[in-house]
Amino acid sequence: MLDYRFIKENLREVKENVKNRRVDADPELVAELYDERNGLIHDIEDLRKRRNENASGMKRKLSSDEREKLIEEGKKLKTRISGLEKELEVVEGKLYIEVLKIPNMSHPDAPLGMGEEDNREIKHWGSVPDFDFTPKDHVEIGKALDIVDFDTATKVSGQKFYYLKNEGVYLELALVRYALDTLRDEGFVLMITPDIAKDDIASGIGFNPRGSESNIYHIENTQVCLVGTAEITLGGYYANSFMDPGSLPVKMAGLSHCFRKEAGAAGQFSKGLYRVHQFTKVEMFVYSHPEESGKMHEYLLGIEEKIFRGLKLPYRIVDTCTGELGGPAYRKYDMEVWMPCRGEKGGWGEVTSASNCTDYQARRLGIKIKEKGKKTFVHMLNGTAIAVSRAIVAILENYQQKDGSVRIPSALTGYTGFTEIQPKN
RNA sequence: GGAGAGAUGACCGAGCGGCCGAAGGUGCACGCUUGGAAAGCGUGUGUACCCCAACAGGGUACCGCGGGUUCGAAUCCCGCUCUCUCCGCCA
Repeated sequence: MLDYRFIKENLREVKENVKNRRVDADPELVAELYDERNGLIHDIEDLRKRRNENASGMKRKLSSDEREKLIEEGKKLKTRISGLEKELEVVEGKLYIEVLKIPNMSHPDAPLGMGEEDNREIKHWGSVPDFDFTPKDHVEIGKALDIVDFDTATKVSGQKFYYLKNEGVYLELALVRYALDTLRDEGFVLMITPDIAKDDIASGIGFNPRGSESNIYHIENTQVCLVGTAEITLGGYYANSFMDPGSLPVKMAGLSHCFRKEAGAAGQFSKGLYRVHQFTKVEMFVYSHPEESGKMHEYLLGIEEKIFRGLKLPYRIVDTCTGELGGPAYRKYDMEVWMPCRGEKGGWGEVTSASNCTDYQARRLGIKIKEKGKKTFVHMLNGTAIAVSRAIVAILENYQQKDGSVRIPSALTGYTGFTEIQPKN
């Protein structure tokens, strides 16, 4: 969330940003509710002050007349206070709902735009494979190699679930190990995180755990949800605490399952493993000093590039346009890998993203540092190291061979124990 | 899941319904002292929000969380959560 006062004092910029972000939010309403709230707080505090004075007037010995008068006065104050308190509660409730709709501000260099086509490519690496045969898509390959089973998963769990089988299992584990080892070498603290988180942590990160438009599964009759990403549990790690400024940056890598409802997402671009309800991911998370977050953002992107260069998969990086940034990100880089069977003649498919959320999440979660007596919110960043299901899409499609087999990227063979996967009969 | 014990500031630990934002101690910061250090002495040391140009000043709230009783609650009553111990179950 943004700071109330910031919204009020920068109303024009915030409104402009809301428009650029393609978000349904009303900064003006926030400013009005904020004023209303402050007025009520002012009145309440004034009355409470009088209540306290009235009460302390009864500490000494009094005639029963005086006593009676003070009690009467106290009762009146009590009624008025509780009336205003109820009003305040209503106003604060509305204010909170409204402020949460307001997205983070945007980096001045983030491209203005409404949709994917407005993302700006800032670099690319590798070359798109040139097949001397007609490449098959990963669904077909997975079936032929007997390493992915969608049909049975649909029967057992529903659409957009899958079983990984045989070498597919090792492929997932290899990707996970590869990512974790890379991050360990970068000084990240490795973690396996809970797959369930409390609603208020999830919403602090910027995920709405309830409601029809929510992308995450809420568990009925509880106040918890299945995590959509380890970003939630890693970002909640220091919730409501002060961090030691000397300890920053804190770099964490979290391995978790990710659960997403993906309601309504369908079509050729989300077929197979590309868009599923459950996948495994290694997530990077950084708590940064506010002055360093821009640098840390580049650093996270650098690691993502390193991981995919290691896999020798051709990719491009896009600077995500304002309309695609979502709520918490100040700036976001997406990494897209070439997927030969995406669309008619292949296309770029998102495999990772790195976001600098500045203090947007930290404010809601209450994560601060104290420096020279001044309190500020930390900056929080996240980036994907490996989203396993999408990495598998990319590997299967890019590393397929004419005979139907799939080679394993050399960076992974030490973990898989095999160098290629042959079709089964 | 069952039984019991507890929850107070960075930490330990007092606290009779009004004199408690909270004794005392430890720690920490600054100063004095010292050739330097330790000890000693002195001063200070929470968070959130509101007013305000203000990290100056003023105000309100906060003693696990939420309600209630009362003119007045850290103190009384109710509910919840969490922690610890024991039992059960269990990968």
